Amino acid sequence: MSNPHFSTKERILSAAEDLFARSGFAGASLRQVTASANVNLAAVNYHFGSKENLINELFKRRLDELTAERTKSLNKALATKPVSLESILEAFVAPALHLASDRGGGQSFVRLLARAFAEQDQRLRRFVSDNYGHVLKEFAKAIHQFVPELQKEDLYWRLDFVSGALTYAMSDFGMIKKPPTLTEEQHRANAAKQFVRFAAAGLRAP
Amino acid sequence: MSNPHFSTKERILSAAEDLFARSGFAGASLRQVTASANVNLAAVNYHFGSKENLINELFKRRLDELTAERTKSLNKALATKPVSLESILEAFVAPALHLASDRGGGQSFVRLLARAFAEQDQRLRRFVSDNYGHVLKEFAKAIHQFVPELQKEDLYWRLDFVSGALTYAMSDFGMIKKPPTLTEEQHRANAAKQFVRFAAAGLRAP
DNA sequence: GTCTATAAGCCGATAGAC
DNA sequence: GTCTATCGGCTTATAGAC
Repeated sequence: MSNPHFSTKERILSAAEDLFARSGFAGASLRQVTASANVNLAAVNYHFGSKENLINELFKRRLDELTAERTKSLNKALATKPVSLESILEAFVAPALHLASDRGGGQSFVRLLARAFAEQDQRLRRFVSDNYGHVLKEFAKAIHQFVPELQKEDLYWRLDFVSGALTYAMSDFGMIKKPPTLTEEQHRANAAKQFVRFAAAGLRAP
Repeated sequence: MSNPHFSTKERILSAAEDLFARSGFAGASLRQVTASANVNLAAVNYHFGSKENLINELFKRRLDELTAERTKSLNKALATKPVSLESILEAFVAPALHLASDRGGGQSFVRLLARAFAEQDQRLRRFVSDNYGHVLKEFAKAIHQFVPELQKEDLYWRLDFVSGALTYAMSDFGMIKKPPTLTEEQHRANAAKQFVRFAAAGLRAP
């Protein structure tokens, strides 16, 4: 959390990610954040202006990367024949799981994301919808092509269930214990496989 | 929130449920709670001892009822032939949806529950597991009988996804807009139908 | 049981020296 | 860019009158 090889700004971001994931935005104070980052209290306001803006930059940093990875991943899946419902779901979940198993803060971020969604934070929803909504729509469109018999309304219900299953499972990632015989990489691949199977079957429900 | 027909204690519980659901445990202060409940600030400590204990009693009140309803509901489903995977899932979700559509605070509580799980609150998880775990295990057992080919590990993954889909969808309940042509009751029945279909198909995935 | 008043402490934010 | 010191405001919790 206080690795001196990183800049003050980066140390603050990492410490904040970890503490906010653990205690929530209201629950973790800037004093705790700066102490954990081995940085002066005033540095937050100098580098970020306010607590609120620190939170925004924190989300931006990760979501920009996650969305870019998902776009790349979707295009690759659509270009690799045969395309299937499973390959699209895989393209959606793989970058998220990769982030979730990154010990360099990504793990905290995934929990933070689940938390922020549960908090129904309207500003964050707006932010996500404005900045990353188009990618989510591309996935929805691609998925719909493989369950064309679904009415729009049914599709939305099911996509909602799929998001919920993923968000929840990822924030819990690690609770379903990794057997010591599996590497981190294998465990992640297994999680993806389990999710894709479940979600594909749920989407295809009669 | 300040209905004078209810006791001070009940008014505090209702106001707290609503405010904690909206702003989180750390985000909502006892001052806001007591103001919303039209009650003196000191009343919280008089009736509950501390903020922490207020939160505990709040969960206990709802979860006792929800768990009792689920037990009743499961026994009824198991006694009504033919028993199916769908009827068991229905028995699990119906009491939760009933709570979620109760404007007398249940709606707030459901969102609070989603939030608390996302918060990974260890005390709460322990509390749930200690006090209501046996009912959840009964459901898991009943479900397993209808997908006997699943390995324990696969079953656990899928139950996790099912919980996630439900928790998340319920906290969002109302986001998938109720068409004005449907009554509250019809919308709830529709949500249950959508969920049961999705979850059953997901659990039966090859 | 309900009230006022207050204790004791943490909060975010900033002014200003270096 | 980093530091100390501090402001004004909010927090939970409690003591004690009614």
